[in-house]
Amino acid sequence: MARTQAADYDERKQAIVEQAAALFATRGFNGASVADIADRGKISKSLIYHYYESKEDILYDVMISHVRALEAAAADALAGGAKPEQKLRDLTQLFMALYVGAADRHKVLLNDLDYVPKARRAEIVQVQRGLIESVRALLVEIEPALKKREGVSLTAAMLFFGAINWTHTWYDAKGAVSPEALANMVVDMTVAGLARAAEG
Amino acid sequence: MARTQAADYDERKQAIVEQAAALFATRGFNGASVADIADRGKISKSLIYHYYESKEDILYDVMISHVRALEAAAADALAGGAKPEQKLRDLTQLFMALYVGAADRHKVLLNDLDYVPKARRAEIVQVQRGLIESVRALLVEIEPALKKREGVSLTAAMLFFGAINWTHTWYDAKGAVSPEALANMVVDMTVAGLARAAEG
DNA sequence: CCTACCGATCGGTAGG
DNA sequence: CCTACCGATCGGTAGG
Repeated sequence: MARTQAADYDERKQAIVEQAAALFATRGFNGASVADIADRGKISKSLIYHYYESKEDILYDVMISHVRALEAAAADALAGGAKPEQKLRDLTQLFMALYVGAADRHKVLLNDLDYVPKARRAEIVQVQRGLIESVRALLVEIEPALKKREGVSLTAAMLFFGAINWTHTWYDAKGAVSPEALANMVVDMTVAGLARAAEG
Repeated sequence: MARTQAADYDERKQAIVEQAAALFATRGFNGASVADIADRGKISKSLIYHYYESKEDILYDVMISHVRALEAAAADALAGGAKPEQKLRDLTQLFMALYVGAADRHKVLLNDLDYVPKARRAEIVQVQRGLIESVRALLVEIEPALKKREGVSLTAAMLFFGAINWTHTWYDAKGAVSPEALANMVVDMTVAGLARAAEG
């Protein structure tokens, strides 16, 4: 029988991305060394290079795992026969939950994308564009008057993402506003603003 | 006569922050070296250390100059007898103009605040808090029903800043939506969402 | 001839 | 306002 991969190969690799995400989130990509990641995992640097070809590869993995999870959440929210506004509420709830549950990866995605080499960065950006397009399409379903004004619907989608993406810098889930109320507030703002944009 | 400062002291210092802001914006604080800044300005590293005690000091200067400019813009918008919603529109226009005009400093403020040493970071954060409070107070003036629901008005203010602060990652002033239209769209969203939040 | 892993150290460059 | 350097640490790789 041919020798196979270690039984715990995947778990070990997952542990490395997880620890790298935490360090990149607090110190930034250039501020956290491969030695730091090794120290945190109580493993050798060489073992990290057994799993990853380069430090940039780890960064890519931190980000792609996060945007793929967001992509899956968006697909969940869009499936089924709910009304478009309800789909947007579902999507927003799921995104906010991922932003909190994967706070490190989310912060790294927002701050350190520039350090991913061009080709792999393009792949991440493409997934992000798909997420934006899903939201933009939902907004047009909610407000059909914007069907022929793509610039306006895209702008509304970007303002929506602006509002939710950076909640991680200030939002406290234990404060006066629950995560659900926050998500609904963003959707309310977006939908109400959309109606005004459709008039003007 | 005692020896005085060089006649061009301030201009030289300004040139250093400007070039540092550009490098920090594209490569991040840890990705841009002091030698890089010196090269760009065609000066020596030592001259930089004549104007600044440390690399962190340059970073602080990049940020404090930007938030002070925003503070002055907010004061301008709040002065005079316009209605609160018009004041919010004026403030948003002025902020967006500064975000575009000082795009490097703005990006650095959003990405690299963690690298400023604690004491000076607290100073920057305090100015930012003042800006947030100005907007929150305006929102309560616009929608008095939120007077006793500070959590909600603060959340609305943070979503407002989320929407405008990160326009720099995607917005193109030469595209289908003018800066004025963009600013008005954010205000429309915020005000319309505010009305819904006041109901619920 | 493979995968899994270590202690030690490489050539270069960082902030000061 | 410069050249010449420093202690330390960087990402990545050697032999075994």
